[in-house]
Amino acid sequence: MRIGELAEASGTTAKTLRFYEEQGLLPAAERTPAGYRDYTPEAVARIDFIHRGQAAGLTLAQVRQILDIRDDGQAPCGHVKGMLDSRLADLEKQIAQLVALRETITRLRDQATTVEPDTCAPDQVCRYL
Amino acid sequence: MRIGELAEASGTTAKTLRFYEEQGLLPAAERTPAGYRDYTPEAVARIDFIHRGQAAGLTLAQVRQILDIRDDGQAPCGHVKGMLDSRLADLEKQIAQLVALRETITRLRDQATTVEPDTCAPDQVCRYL
DNA sequence: ATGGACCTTCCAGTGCAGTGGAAGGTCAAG
DNA sequence: CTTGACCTTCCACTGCACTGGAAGGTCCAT
Repeated sequence: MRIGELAEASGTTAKTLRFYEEQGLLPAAERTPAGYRDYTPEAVARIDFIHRGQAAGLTLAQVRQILDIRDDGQAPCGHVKGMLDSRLADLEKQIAQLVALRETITRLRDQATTVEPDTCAPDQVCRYL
Repeated sequence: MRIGELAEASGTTAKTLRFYEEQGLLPAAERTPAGYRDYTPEAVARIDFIHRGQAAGLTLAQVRQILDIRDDGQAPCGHVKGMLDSRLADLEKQIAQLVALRETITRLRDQATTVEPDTCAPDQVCRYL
């Protein structure tokens, strides 16, 4: 199948697929005599895997590591578990930060709602920040 | 005060201050005869304000909008409230997404922990993703 | 007068995951 | 035979907030 079909089948764009190949996420495809990339249907599964990795919050570089291990003939389970673990730890931190930020902003916004604007000090940029 | 002193006093770098000036967050400073930027102590407060805006999750472009309004002689309260409101809405979405992602990853990781790696299907990249 | 710390401008690069567009080749339908 | 859809490569750009480095000027102490 040609790159456009594969893109359609896997819910992405031809441009992105060329980019993935360049980044080592997709092996260089066979070429037709005219130089067109010619993919086997398995390529769809590989791109789906990339999408699942991204949906799990992994970077393309991390997905690539897993793929490289698998392409090497090994089972990447340990690596995957490690990545998920560290992604989870990051996620906890990220969530905690955002929750704290939400509280800060809520407080600031509530002040901005209740205080009269014309009492602003002229030498300040804004009393709410 | 020179740019290095101001950087130190406001907890940033000279490079960043030049960048802020270029981005319109800091007014062009006075110059000494030798061409060195010469800041008044008020500059520290302005940079602190920028830092507080950033800490509230605003982009530099948003902070700049507030500063521009203030520099225009107006009280930017309404704008600030609007920005905080929309930032808050974004934040809610972001948090909800990350929490959902955390659940997904936790589930995946738990599977990766309990299932034997040697039962992996050879035609799959990884059963956990 | 020389060294080192500081300053100036300007250009380029970082990370992430693509996206846009030009210039040209290929293929099937009409 | 031409049109249009598709493909190729290559280079540059997006957004965000800086950061790095080169080449040169200034200032102060030794």
